[in-house]
Amino acid sequence: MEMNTEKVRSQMRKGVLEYCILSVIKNNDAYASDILDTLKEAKLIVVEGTLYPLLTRLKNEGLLHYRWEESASGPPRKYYGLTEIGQKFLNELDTTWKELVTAVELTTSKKSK
Amino acid sequence: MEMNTEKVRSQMRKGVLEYCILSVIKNNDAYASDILDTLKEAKLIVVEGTLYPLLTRLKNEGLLHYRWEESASGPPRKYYGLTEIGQKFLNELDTTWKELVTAVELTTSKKSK
DNA sequence: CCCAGTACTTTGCATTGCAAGGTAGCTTAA
DNA sequence: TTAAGCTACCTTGCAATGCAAAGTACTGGG
Repeated sequence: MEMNTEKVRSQMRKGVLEYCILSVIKNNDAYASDILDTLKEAKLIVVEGTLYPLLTRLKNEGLLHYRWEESASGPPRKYYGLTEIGQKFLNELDTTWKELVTAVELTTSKKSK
Repeated sequence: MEMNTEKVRSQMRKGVLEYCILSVIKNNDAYASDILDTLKEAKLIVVEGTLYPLLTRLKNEGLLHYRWEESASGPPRKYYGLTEIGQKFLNELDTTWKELVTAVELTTSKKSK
């Protein structure tokens, strides 16, 4: 009987994770911590254990590529960037997201008969 | 390497399912087919196997109640309505959804440095 | 009676976010 | 050079949950 909004919030977040991650990378090639920071700024909390496997999956699907880059302080970093396919896919996700927003507005704003 | 937008669309849908279902019921008490039709209209395709267990869960959480009602043609129907708790919860979801939309806009629209 | 239609329910599977723990490179300071 | 601390990446196991598919049951028409 726990009415946990956090649970639903997390559920909603799930659906847009890939979309947001690809968007962040589109703007600038980024490594995991960059992405985590950006998402955190936007209040889209994501943790390492979620992000790393997802990046790997996106790479395996051919949407991302990466290169190793030395760091001035600490271990080397994997910088991810969008491939051409990833670019196209992201464009489709833009549409998908907008359609979802429309659909939700439609559903939630409809007045009683 | 399958670049299936449908998969992501479905993923996005997941997150807002509860929210949309509660919204539909808020407008008018409804039984499963009503809800399916409304969501289908909005292009939020959902299937029986998803909806029924979800309705049961929402009922068990105290967000919905139901009554049986005879049908003019066919078996009786379970009409669901929002409880007071469900009402309150839905209001919170309104906020949660709006916050998510803001967060996504923020993330996807940010320009490169 | 059977058949078609409607409605509700259940089972099993696959996906996936997340908590938690692990490995390893690099820097700094004793 | 060793230890501590930070950063970065990776893995494992679990829990939640949408969905396909199959099952049950009630109703009315031929």
